[in-house]
Amino acid sequence: MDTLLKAIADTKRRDIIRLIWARELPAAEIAEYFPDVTRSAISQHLSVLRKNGVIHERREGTRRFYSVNRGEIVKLRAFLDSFWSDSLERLRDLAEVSEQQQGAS
Amino acid sequence: MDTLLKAIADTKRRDIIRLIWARELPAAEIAEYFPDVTRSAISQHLSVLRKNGVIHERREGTRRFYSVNRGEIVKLRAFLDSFWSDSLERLRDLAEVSEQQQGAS
DNA sequence: GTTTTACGTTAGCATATCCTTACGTTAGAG
DNA sequence: CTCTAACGTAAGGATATGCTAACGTAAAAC
Repeated sequence: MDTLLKAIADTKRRDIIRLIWARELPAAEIAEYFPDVTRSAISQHLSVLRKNGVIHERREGTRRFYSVNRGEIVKLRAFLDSFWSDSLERLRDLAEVSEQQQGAS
Repeated sequence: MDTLLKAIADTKRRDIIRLIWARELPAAEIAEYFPDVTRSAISQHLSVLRKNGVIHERREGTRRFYSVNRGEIVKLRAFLDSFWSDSLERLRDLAEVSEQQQGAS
């Protein structure tokens, strides 16, 4: 989970995700959106996203099309939601204990 | 935002957040929950969280009590929510364009 | 078969991260 | 004032990250 969160804790990688959210794109076209770095850098970012299951690769001839793996995004959202809500739940439990203590005093 | 996301992309730091979500705790007590690392390491994790506004420090004598800064967590959640929903919205927009194209053909 | 095209991969460098050990620092105890 | 408690901070090492430049590779074009 740490590596998955780290994968999206990078502006370029989040931009890549946004870019291919609605439609798949070949690597070269993705790289065009980042003129400040080389194609190699983008290829490595794509590798990080792929290894964490965030994106999917489809080969066609010499080109590789990338698209977002929505399932993994859903899993990430679920993890974060449970992270927040677990914490909130613990807070609620504590509030209940506090109420019981107030009732008992 | 990258550094804020990186701050929570670490199991120990997320555990610290959970630990002090409902109640503030002094640094020593937080460190007790992590017997595998030194107090210094925890102090540095606390520093990372504080610099990103995730936690709040209250000094009392020689002790420092830490608690979660809920406002920052809310901001983080809002950022992520808009990240997902912006992407979904773009997907919806594309679907509409697709429908129009289908209608026009 | 040779050459392009569209990629990934490797080597190597600068910087960042996470840790431990050692050294401040501040508030209170004696 | 001296000592201790509860901390942070600095130094330094191992490993990870992000990048560029150079190299490797498979598919298609010629």
